[in-house]
Amino acid sequence: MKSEPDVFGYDDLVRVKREGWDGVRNYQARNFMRSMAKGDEVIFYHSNATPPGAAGIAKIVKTAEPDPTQFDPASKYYDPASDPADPRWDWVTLGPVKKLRFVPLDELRSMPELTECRLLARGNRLSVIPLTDDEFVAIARAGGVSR
DNA sequence: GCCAACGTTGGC
DNA sequence: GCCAACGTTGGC
Repeated sequence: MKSEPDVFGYDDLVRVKREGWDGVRNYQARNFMRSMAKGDEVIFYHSNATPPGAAGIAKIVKTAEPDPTQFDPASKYYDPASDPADPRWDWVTLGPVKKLRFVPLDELRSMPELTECRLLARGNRLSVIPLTDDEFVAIARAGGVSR
């Protein structure tokens, strides 16, 4: 799951303990969130950063439910087309697991385990991207966490 | 700041 | 249903 560290980085997640992943306004990304189970772990990736890369491991502490920002006219994520009786957008709630030794994008690209990884695919713009178990473990290990 | 990628919108 | 225009993402 990607976040811009200038807006909300892994250290922010550690500080606040849990965070609703608001603002996802892409159906594919939403559907990936809907498929997540409580306790599932994710790589917290810093996008639009210098450098970008994997910053930590987080976990799902609450499964998908409607993202309240879609109904808030003051929110930049407000979606007037979303019907409260049939909400269009969901969020999941994340909690921190373990901060990684930062694994920059360059290093991720050099890892043979990640040659097929959708995160590294050209033109990829999805903010929520599925990883295989092997991909997850490889990134975690590169960040100093083995399991 | 630039640009490629790509999802969405809206005219037809 | 097609497709051009537009907006956003995200690496560089």
